[in-house]
Amino acid sequence: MIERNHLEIVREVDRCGSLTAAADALCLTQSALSHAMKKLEQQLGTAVWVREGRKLRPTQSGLYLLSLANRLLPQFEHAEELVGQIARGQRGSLRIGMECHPCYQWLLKVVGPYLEQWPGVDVDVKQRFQFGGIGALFGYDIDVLVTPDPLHRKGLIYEPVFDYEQVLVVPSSHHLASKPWIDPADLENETLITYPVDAERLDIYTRFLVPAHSSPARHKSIETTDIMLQMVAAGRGVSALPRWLVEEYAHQMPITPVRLGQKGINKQIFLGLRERDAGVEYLQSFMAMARTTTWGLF
Amino acid sequence: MIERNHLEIVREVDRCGSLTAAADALCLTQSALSHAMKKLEQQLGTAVWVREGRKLRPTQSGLYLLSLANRLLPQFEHAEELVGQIARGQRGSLRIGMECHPCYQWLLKVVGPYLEQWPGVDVDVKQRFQFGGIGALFGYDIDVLVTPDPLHRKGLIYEPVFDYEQVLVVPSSHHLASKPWIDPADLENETLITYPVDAERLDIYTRFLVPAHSSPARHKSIETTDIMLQMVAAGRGVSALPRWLVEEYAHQMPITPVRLGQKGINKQIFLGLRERDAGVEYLQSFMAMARTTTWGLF
DNA sequence: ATTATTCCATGAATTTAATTCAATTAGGGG
DNA sequence: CCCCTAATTGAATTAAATTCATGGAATAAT
Repeated sequence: MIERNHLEIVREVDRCGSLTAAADALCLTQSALSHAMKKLEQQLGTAVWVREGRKLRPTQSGLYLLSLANRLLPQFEHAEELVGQIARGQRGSLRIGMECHPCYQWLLKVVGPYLEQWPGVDVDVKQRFQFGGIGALFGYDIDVLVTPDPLHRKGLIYEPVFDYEQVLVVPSSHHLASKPWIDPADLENETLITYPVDAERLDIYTRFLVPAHSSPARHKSIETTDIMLQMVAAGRGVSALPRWLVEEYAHQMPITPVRLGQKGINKQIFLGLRERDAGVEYLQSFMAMARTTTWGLF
Repeated sequence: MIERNHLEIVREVDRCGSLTAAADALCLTQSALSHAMKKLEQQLGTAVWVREGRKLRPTQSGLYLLSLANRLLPQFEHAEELVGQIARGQRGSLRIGMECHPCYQWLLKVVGPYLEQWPGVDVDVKQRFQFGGIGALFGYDIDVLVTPDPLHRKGLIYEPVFDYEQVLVVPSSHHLASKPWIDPADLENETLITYPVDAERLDIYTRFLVPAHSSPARHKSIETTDIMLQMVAAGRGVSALPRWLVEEYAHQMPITPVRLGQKGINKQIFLGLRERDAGVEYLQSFMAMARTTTWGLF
């Protein structure tokens, strides 16, 4: 009943002082405004202006509509501006899903500069998914998935962002620390510390222990990387983590990375996203920054 | 560009879960909504929903529009409700102009019950006018004028609300206090205290002293009634006020009313308003309450 | 599998609304 | 008193919204 254009008219008449001037400002004829407001007045059952000579004096209703216009119209205009930014990919929310625990450390390095470059984008990180990372992607719980396993599905796109070597972390004083590489059998007397996920998602099992039909003496799971490494440094176990991550911490604590097997476990991290979102600018930018930030890292 | 009906659609689709159901709720066809939103999406340059199977999932733009709708639509609805009340005369602002200083005391008695009966009406009182009370009425600075001088002009209506006698107030111990009435000459040794307005607007001059070519020994002006009466009670002068007002204060302080001249000065107070507003319910009601409140007063 | 069913999109036809045009009234200034 | 400007009004026109009829695609039912 009260439409946006009515508010525009009321505001413009107040600004310009006359219907004619307001009509010019709105690129309409004066007659159009007159008709439009007459109709509104009939619907409301009250005049918006009293005609005094050739001046329009706002009635109480008119004054109220004017205040409404000054309150609501800016919100419409702001909304259009904002939606325009969303449309151009300059604004939005970037929910990042992580299927790779240690990658969190890497992510922190990417997010900082990214937030600076994209002030209109809100970043959030999720690490637990009811139906797996891919389910979260399809379910629009996340927008980007950081994963070592690019399970291809129709409608999804993956892009590799960096390679790294998964190594064993041992205390510097440990007898394995000096070996050029270790065998599966070397772990049979050790305590293995991992993140609390299924063994089939841990490369140390799937690509190292299981093929050799070997297994560690004990197995502990710890949520956070920092504590995990503190435990290793304290000689309470060994763990498998990316080499770059271990090297970063090696400055602060007595830990040493050792190659897993003669050739090492080489891994690749991928970013996955919905095909539909491939054109979104701030997502593309995130992919790009993820790659370039990584260049200098290893 | 973003119109009210777009917001209605977005909100209703969110409520109902589908275009079809929303169309029913809005008494439109599903096709109408589809066309309307398609056009909006083209203008915005972004989808509002992504079509997944036969479900509509709101995009980021869609979610934003939904929040906008939930914010703005209630304001539209509230505005219509409010303007409806204004149209029915149930709401508005009642600005009362006073051209009769002591009437302020009377007005306070009227306003209290009035505010209770008309919770939608805001009352304000103005006592100073650049172009006189009538100018203020014509200039929409006030809506009602309380005045003893009903200057008739085209477009204005006056209605008498009460009669009263203007009397001289003297200290109870004053030698004039015991006279049945006083002559103009009696004031020639007195200090006369009045409100700070032109003498031609003071009845004690125009209807009492001037016709008798008399004048008081001194003249002081004081803004407020209370102080004025305190001064009189303290023997610092005499003043002219409505009898009812004096009688009211006589309980608290040693003052006495005395008739001015043998016949007394009898006055009438009128309420004036614009002819155009004569039909406004809350104004009519104010006139009515002004009369009835007054009945019990004298 | 096959068939209904449901929901949305689309294009053309239609209805409704908005806008303009042209004529009229009326106030304010010279 | 006349002219200029501003608003109203009704009819004509233009534009927009809505419906109708149809088709496609996904889900549910048989």
